[in-house]
Amino acid sequence: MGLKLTPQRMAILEYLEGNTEHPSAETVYRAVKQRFPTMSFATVYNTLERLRERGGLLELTIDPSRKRYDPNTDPHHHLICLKCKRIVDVKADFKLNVPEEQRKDFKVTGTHVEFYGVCPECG
Amino acid sequence: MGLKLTPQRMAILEYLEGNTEHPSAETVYRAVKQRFPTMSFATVYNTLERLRERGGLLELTIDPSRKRYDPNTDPHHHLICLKCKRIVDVKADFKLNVPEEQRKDFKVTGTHVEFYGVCPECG
DNA sequence: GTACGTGCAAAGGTTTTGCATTACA
DNA sequence: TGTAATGCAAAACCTTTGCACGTAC
Repeated sequence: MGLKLTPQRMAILEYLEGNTEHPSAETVYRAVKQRFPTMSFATVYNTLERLRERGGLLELTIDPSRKRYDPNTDPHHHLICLKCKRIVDVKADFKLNVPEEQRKDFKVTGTHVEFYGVCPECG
Repeated sequence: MGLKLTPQRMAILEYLEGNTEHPSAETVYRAVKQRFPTMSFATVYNTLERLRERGGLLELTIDPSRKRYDPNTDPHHHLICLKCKRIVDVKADFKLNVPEEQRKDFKVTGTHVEFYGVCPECG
């Protein structure tokens, strides 16, 4: 029922633990492949998806070219550099609501604020 | 300097004008292809990109599986149905700021709020 | 022994690109 | 006429899937 903790999964979990880089699947793959040369994309995607459905991981759609993953599942928001695609956490509780007259029976279950800009390095 | 107003582009512009469906490139392609059977994806992507760089169109990254386009460039936000991927405009001015202590020389140029939920049809 | 995970390769879907032709300004 | 757009096909990219093999309980 629970996730089987294979060595490959342990390596992925360790890589993600406390990671604030919001890595893409390929970034995860390259990182863990150093320790597991036989690591495949299938295992990375499989594990990320298992984690996501268990609520242990967020799939971010903030980067237009690829999915990014966030092991921080506490409610928070993001700031993205439009040049280098770096994503930075924004810890704030904004208490936002869809105006009643526009909600029209939509059941709102989550809120995410994206800030766009240019990071110090891309200046 | 300006966009050449070819018949194909006119058809794309007319399709987008006032459109609140947040169509994907393929949706635009299928719609305009009815009037221009020779319309190609290259022309659709080319035109959407030209419009975007001129600020006449927003590229939304809210749908994980494909880019969506929004001809409404007034500041607004979105509500997405996690089941059918329908996107609804949210007109509200939330006045959000990245907390000073987290901004760290990031130049913030835009803000976008995503609300997630389930629409009335998907129940 | 059975259910699940892994790894490889292939397939699927979206977006981009090269290039010859055509059309606009 | 010269520059830019079109259309087709192929390529590039990211992600998912099929399947044979391996591993854990």
